[in-house]
Amino acid sequence: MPARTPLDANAILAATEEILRRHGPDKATVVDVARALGVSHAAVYKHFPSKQALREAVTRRWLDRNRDALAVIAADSAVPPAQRLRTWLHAVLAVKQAKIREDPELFAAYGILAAAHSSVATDHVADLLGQLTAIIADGAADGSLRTDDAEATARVVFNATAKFNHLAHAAEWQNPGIGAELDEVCGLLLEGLHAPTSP
Amino acid sequence: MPARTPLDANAILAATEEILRRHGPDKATVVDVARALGVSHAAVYKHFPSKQALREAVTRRWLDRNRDALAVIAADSAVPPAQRLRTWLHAVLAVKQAKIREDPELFAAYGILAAAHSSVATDHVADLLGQLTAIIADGAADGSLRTDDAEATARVVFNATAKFNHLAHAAEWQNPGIGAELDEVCGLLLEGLHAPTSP
DNA sequence: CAAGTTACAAATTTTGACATCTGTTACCAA
DNA sequence: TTGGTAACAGATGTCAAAATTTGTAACTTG
Repeated sequence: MPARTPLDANAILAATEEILRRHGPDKATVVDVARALGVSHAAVYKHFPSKQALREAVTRRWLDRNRDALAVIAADSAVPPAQRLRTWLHAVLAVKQAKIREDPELFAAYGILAAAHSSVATDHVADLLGQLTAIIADGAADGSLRTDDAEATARVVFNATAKFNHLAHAAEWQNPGIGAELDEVCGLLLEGLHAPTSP
Repeated sequence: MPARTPLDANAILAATEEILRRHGPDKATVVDVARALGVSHAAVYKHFPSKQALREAVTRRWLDRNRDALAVIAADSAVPPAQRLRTWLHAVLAVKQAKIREDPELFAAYGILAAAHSSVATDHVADLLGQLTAIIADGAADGSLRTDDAEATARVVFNATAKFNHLAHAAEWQNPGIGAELDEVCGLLLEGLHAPTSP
């Protein structure tokens, strides 16, 4: 007997996201997902090769939504690049803080994937680095930010703000002073990026 | 029957460190420590109020050795403060990399303590921040580093180099490019600290 | 009384039988 | 052939009983 709805990858992803939110990443089995969809778990395996792949797909979809929200800020040419850089870095933090509050289970699932060295995590970092590179390139173009290589500089800025974007620090993001700390780091980095060509 | 050696706090710490190295942090019980010393486990409790306190004492001793090694670099007034800052930050990373390689079990024990919000971890960070503050204050004194408040600036630099000093990133320290990344971050931070008084 | 012991309750960890889950294969229906 | 099921082996997770560990107290000895 076929399922009421024809069961496509998207329906599976939506159901998985729901289960994940409700049960948490540990207790979200593919049997549960299948049950929620009214099919046998083997049916799910027709669409995703493994539980890992399913989890990655869900997480990727969720991260892509974040990426798109941040891209709007990164591409806002109405804001001067230096200030845009600062705003964007704050937004990266704010988006993750919000996700921890709203979808702690999904956030935990992302943490597990990142720890497992999934390509989802590295791709996400690559996306963010791309946006950062674009901001810095804009700054280089209008002379407001000094850099030889926007991409290399983006990596440096990203590394220097690891405390505010790397999952490993998620626990510290609840600390009330965290925004001020990021602001101070931004300040020092922007001093460095503004500086007239070295001594 | 008294133990051969009179059993002082130091002997217990040494034995615990040995057990910790051999068995790892999870399987290092105070019964094991007592057995290694040829006494009953109750004897150990005469010297340390709890297992937690014993572990903290071991870890503190180990961290203090690191702190002292770094203090030598921080206080080396023969090296100009800017370069000293760079060298010191590299040393912080190098010391931890070496410990991971040599004493992975002890390093893991420190990680557990840090996660448990033990004062050992926060004290260690305070020690490091003190050394960093001293370097920056030296730079402010001889005019080579620009800062209003050496302590605040030290915090900013420490936050900006979290990827290279915070335990949460220990896994990334095996990456071969990590030293170069730190160097790049140092470069940008020093640009910021060198910059002539703002705009 | 200083430094240790034995003995013990409560908390924690380990163990092992049992249940569930993952991923595969053979099969069925439109 | 597409889209599903049922049945299965092996891996993984669960749960309660058993063993160990933590921490305390009353006791021993020089």
